[in-house]
Amino acid sequence: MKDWIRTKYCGELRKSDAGSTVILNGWVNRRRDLGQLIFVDLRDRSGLVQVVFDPETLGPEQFQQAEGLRSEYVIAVQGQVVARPEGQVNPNLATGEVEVLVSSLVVLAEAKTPPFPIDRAEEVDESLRLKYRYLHLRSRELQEALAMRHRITAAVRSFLDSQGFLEVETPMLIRSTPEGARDYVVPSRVHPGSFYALPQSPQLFKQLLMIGGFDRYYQIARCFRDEDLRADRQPEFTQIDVEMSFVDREAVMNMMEAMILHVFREVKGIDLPAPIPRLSYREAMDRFGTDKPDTRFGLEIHDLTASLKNSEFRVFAETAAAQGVIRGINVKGGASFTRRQIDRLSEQAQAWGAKGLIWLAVEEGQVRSPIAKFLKEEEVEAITKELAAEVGDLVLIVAGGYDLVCDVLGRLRLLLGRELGLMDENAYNLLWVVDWPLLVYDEEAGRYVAAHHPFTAPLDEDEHLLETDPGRVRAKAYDMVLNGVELGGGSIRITNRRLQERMFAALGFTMEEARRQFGYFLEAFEYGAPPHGGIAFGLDRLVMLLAKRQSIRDVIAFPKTVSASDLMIEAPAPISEAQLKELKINLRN
RNA sequence: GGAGCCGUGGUGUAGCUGGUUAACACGUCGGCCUGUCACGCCGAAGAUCGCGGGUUCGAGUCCCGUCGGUUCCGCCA
Repeated sequence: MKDWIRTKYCGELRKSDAGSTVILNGWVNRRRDLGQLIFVDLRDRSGLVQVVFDPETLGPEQFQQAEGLRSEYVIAVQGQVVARPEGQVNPNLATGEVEVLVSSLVVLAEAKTPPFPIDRAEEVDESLRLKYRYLHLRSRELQEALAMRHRITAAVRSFLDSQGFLEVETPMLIRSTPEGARDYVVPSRVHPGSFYALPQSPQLFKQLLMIGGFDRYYQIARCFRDEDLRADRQPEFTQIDVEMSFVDREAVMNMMEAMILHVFREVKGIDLPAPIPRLSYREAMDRFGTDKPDTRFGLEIHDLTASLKNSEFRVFAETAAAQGVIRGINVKGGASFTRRQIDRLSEQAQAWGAKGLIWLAVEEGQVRSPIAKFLKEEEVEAITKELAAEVGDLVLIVAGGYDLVCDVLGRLRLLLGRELGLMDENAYNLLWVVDWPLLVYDEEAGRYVAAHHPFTAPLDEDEHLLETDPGRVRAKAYDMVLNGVELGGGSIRITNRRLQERMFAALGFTMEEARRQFGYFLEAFEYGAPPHGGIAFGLDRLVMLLAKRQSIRDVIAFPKTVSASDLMIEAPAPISEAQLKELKINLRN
């Protein structure tokens, strides 16, 4: 066979192709050698098809070559597509109604026996899969996940292009800034002792692009953060980064809402309901105990402080007196939990910082609870009424400071929702969380720090509180949440010079310090900055959710381990003495 | 920085209260086989039990340390 270039993908062949002659290229997925007849499942990125080697159609010489085929050999075959005989259709294969009767074989590359079977790679130890990532990439799981990643970015690009956004690249070698995450750092050879930082996000550059008149910008941007990893956090990750000029909060949110709905339509074929529901930060905390609620299930938090503030149960009375809150959730049907199960929940709540977990099992005509004897009848009634608790339900109550109670009940809610199977795995619940606090008090630093970043604008109606009660100022910020995962967040930026100064003052920066850190940036605002705002989405997380994977490692072609190593290329690695010398770097012992 | 889980032929696992020959399946190699599709049948090779130390007459098994992977908390927008 002179010409071995493919005419068809393996996985495309259907009954309608029967009779045609094709050339296929691919890997030997599996070989079944019956002696005078050999079957091979041939694999390329589109899928599998069975090819048949028969000495009568192939000739003895080529058949002998076929006998030598092994797993992962790269071959080209020419042959006729034939419908499979009656009773030999394989319903587990998309191409199962046909097979290719090979008339000519070319071995394009032999292969060592792979360290793990490609079609069962998911069962293999992850460190081995990462070392041989290029083999794992051949698996259907990764092929599909990365194809979906491509379709998502393609949908994003086509949508933003249609709306007049320009994709602009920003530098990777930038200046380290003290706020935010730890920077990855790159030494400069030309400037010994000086270092670049890799960007945590293109934040400042996209704002400068607005000042530069680009009006609508986006970038599928790589970002770097030198912090400890998680299943949904890699040291380098990708953001869909967007910024718009001459807009208010509504305009940005509406545009981004349309973009995400477009992605769902294009990639998943799902028309999600518009508009995306909105929740204030405060309401999210009150009802779900978190700033990124999973709204696929109920189990909402209810406040009981007013009903229980005069309780004989000392914990309640003291909590209320100390400006704390008493809140609870109703676990439907939870009264049947064993004592052991309840104790486990209680231990978990305490591990999260709660002083204790109070429970009430609602039974016919009474409640069973360790604190039953302290509760007056009207108090029990108030609890069951507020939580709509019925016979068979279990009420869980936490008392303490507002933040702690929200946090503990929010986590309990998620734990129970997961364990009781309350989440619809096929649902996609999008949500905007708005009206974030502008500033949060950092105990460690002894000052307020920016909840989002120092260039986020306050709500107009809260601006006057910036000096008197900074903790109460809300921001023109918004986060998009999908099934309890933060997909992205952004804000309208400060473009007023005087307001920016007040913001820095609230953060405890003198104008001198601010100028030293962000001088070029502040100066830019003196040359006519349009009102602007934007957002950044975590692309890896979005793909992870749409592809239904447990980790963003499964949607990144070459991911790093939890200790930020690449097991395939063995990075990071020491550099040579000569390189160090050139950089004028001495290593400390 | 802290806590949990995992590490046994190439792969996935078993290995009891410590006991002398480390078991099974898949894969690999050789042989047979013309309708298999996780092909089948027969045979064979293949393991310093992650690494180091300790306890013990004796350690895959118990203890300590360490390395790697992973999950979570801290950290991270």
